[in-house]
Amino acid sequence: MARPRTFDEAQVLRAVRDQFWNKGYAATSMDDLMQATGLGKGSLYGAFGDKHQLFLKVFDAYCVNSLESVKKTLEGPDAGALERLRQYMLGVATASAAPTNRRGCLLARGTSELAAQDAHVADRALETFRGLEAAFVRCLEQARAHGDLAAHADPPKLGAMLLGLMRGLEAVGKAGMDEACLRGMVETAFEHLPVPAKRRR
Amino acid sequence: MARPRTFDEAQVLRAVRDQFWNKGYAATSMDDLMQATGLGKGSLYGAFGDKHQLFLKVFDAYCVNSLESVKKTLEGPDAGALERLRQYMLGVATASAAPTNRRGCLLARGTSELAAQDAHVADRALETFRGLEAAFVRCLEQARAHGDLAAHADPPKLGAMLLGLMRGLEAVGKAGMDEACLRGMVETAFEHLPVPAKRRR
DNA sequence: AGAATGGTGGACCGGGCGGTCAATAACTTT
DNA sequence: AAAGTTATTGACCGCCCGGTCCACCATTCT
Repeated sequence: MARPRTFDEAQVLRAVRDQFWNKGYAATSMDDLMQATGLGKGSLYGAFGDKHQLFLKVFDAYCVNSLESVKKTLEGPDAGALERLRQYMLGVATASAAPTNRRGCLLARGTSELAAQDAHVADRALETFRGLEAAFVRCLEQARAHGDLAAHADPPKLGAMLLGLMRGLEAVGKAGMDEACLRGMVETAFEHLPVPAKRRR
Repeated sequence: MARPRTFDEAQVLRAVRDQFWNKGYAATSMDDLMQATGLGKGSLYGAFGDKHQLFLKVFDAYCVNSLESVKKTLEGPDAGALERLRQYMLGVATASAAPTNRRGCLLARGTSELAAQDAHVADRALETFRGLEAAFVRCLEQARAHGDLAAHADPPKLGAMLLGLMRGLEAVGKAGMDEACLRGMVETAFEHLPVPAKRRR
């Protein structure tokens, strides 16, 4: 009954996301977005609304995808739970330090730039952090059940602490701190987790 | 031999800093800075150069002041070193969560927004992080010497880890996470520091 | 007093900003 | 094939951006 769209919405949103990711919100112009997507201004406005709505859309999607991906990564049997979590965080350390990945994390960048002024961004970010925390806690509970963590360990507290550390990796990584340091932080944190009494060295 | 300046340079730089601090670099216009400082454009350009130089100036000053202030806070006898560090980090947690302090930390904001494109910002940020880390390590060494930390504890590693956590506090605080959570992260980290054998419970 | 020096304020500039709109194209329905 | 509907394009809008420039002013030196 009408002319169909000639672009792939998901693909366009990916291009928009990358643009915001690379340059930040305020520093990205609509012309940048036009060039990145190959679409005219009218199409962008018609399909997604203004710049701010466009940002919210890709920001939300980024948060949902990140969280889902982490959940999937950490999913698995009790046996390897602690090691999965450790490997995941080491991966974050490496990614945060990689000079190729200098853009950092869109969640961090968007929160830093907009959360103070935009409640939607703050809410979504907090929700995502809570989700990550919950995934960490689940992993730690599995680890405790399997005996990789002391019975007296407190997964909720440890999970929150590891979440804090993880966001810190991202922050110091953006300043250019080297990979060895970032991975060292993770390893130090894990070395100090409470070990079951039987295995205490 | 010429007309003297009618403004206090330090005061002007403070106003400029607050503006960048509140709105971010890209979102702050020269008009904002004129209004914040009360100076005309000519004076600003004549005294400090363009917007970017102005930012670098206040960013550098912020880094130097922050670092110095932390060093002074953590300074003291071996006896209370660990507690001083703990209290300092709890203070960061509280400050990061305070809704009044929604602007966060200029070092974090500036790094997040500009470090990827501006080597000067990245360098200065990294230098500051290293300085903070060193101050933490010094505190931990004092604590170990005094017997508040196990002899086998590794201050450099622990200091790096605590730095990571501290930057994470700032990051999750900006999303609006509550004070109790942030303080809990710090307390959890400190509860898991290696305690001297004599005092192990 | 007058010249020299440098600070001050604001008019001014070209360009890029976010956003609108009307003409046109591509499709479905009747 | 005609009518109806929506996507697309890019010209266009007013505004504000960062930055320049210059007329004017306050001070000091001679």
